[in-house]
Amino acid sequence: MGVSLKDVAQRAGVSVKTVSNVVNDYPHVTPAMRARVQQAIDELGYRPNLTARHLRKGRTGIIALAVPELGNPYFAELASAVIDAAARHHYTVLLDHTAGMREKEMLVCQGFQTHVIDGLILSPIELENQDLHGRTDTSPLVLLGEREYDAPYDHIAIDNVAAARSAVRHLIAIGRQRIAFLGARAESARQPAHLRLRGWREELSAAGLPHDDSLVAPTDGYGRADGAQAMATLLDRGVRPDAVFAYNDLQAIGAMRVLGERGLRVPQDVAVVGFDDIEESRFGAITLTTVAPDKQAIARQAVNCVISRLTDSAEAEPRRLRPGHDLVVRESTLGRHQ
Amino acid sequence: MGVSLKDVAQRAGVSVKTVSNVVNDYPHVTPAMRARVQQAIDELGYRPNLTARHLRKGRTGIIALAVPELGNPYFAELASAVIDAAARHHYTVLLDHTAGMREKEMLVCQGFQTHVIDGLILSPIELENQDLHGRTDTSPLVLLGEREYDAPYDHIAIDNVAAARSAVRHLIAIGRQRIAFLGARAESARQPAHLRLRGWREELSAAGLPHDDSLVAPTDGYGRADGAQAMATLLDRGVRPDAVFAYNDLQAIGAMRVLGERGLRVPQDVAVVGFDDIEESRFGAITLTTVAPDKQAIARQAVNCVISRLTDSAEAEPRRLRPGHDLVVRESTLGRHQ
DNA sequence: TTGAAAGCGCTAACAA
DNA sequence: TTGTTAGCGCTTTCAA
Repeated sequence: MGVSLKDVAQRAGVSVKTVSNVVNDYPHVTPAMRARVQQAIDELGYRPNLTARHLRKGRTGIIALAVPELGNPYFAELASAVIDAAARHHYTVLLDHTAGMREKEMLVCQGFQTHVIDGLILSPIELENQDLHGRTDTSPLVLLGEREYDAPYDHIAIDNVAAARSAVRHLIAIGRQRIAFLGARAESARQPAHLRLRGWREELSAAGLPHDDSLVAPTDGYGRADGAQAMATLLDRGVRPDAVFAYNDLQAIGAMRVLGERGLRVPQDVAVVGFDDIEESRFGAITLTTVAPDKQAIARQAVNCVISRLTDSAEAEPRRLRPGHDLVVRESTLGRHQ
Repeated sequence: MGVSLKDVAQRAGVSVKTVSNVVNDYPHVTPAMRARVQQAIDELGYRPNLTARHLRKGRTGIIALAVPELGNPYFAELASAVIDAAARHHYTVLLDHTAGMREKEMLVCQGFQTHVIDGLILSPIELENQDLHGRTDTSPLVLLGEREYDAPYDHIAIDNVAAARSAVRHLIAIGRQRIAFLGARAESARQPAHLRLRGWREELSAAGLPHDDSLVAPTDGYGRADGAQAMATLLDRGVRPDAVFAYNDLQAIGAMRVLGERGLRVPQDVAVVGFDDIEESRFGAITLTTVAPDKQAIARQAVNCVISRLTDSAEAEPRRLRPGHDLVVRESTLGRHQ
């Protein structure tokens, strides 16, 4: 094994406690003693064994983040922000992905890596209420995203309905009337996209436009290919929208690809709005108008929630936080030269 | 604290060892005993404390992966593959990013989270040879990517020179003569892109074409904006290539955006080839021809390297593995209808 | 200000 | 087949 506290103590001719004091910057250590111990530490190349420390303290300083898919830039960017936010509090992040599968989501929230993670931030897709109620693990759990649960856990999500409405409002403002919604979930009993779909419906109603269900295109997944396929299906059915509001940027990008293949111009023939504001949306041949959730805020709030549950003795009520969002208008609705 | 082995033992009226045996599926336990212990476990809701197990065993089953930037889809996709590869061996991945900063890279490879990570997979950018030689941490380290070091560590990278040459060869084969290289590093003494740049040079020479240094455009970073800026700079200087080979897909995508803004058609006026084969490259208005490294193989080999160093007693020679790569030809060189 | 000793929860050697 | 016991390396009372 490696060098332990005891080895250092022996070398310096002091007790283990003294070495521990030095390592932990305990204030009441004479400079001379500190120097002597430090020398022994350096000579031996001592590194504290954090596993032992964790066992003793009952805390590891590691929090887990579970997202559906790291290949989705939204989650990659979010993960990046969470890692940074956690680092600012001296926490480390253990990252996992669930592929949006209920099984995996349950596994993760049931406390994988027992006692090695202090808390969990989970962005669920298929998880059900009952799965959450069955949770026995006692470490803090923070939920992220559009799904709503009535379980006593902190939940962080932007106002999806309002955000979706702002997107649709923008499309109406530029004169669009037949606005398709891409990305309703095809075969899921629950509807993960329900809030954005509701926003679409509400804003159309508010504008006195019908919400024609033939304009709602289901998808199986949340990727570019799913958006492309949904768009193609819609067009193949003879539906001809003058705008598309997609569940997320990836689907919007897939849809734009298909529109291009079919000779339809964006935005002249069909305007497109996405959701997430991933960096990719700022650099395509046609940049994408999109709803931009404040990812930094989401990450920060999520980490803060976990840490405050860990730190504050008071078991407060579950919190419901709403980070901000913005509509970022780009070429896919306004065209290149505006 | 939570429920411990001792509590379960007490409840079941047996010794801790017996409970431990049951928890660890030790074979020589009578079914009756197993049932009795299992019942106590269930009643108490016992979950083993992995931290304690880790301390005792000297292993945690956690390996760290440090990449420059999770916002770069190549690394996000790679991380995803590593997490899966690790999971297949019952390892968990702790993900960190270095922002390509030498300081952070040094910190990471100097053994952050001492004794809580069993090994490290690092994709360095600025790290220097001497940093590696100064490494005192004894846990296995596996290096990823283009940078070359003469330090005794496993290194996994595709044949960057050959891959770059295949890209340039393709451009020459479709009749291009003035092929720019995007993404040489501007102010770095070391040249992280040196192998791909060398491939560019070698293939041009082999074809009897001059390698005009005015066709080499430096960038500061590795993102879309950097590619866009480099392309713009090139065009502003009056340089007019008929093809661009970019260090990576992101830069290629940024370059294509600028070409479009300037009214240059891809591929008719300027053909573009990238490197990485990120998913984004398959869905743009103009899909991107690119070098596709075998990410699955890279991930698999990296995880295998770490684990075999952990497992096999024999301290073998440092390995140099070369996963495969492919040139994926798409619209940015052949056009839409081919 | 420093030392001695107990114990975090687990595994593994040894005993029974 | 099951029980006893000694640590893994650290922090932390309590005493000196």
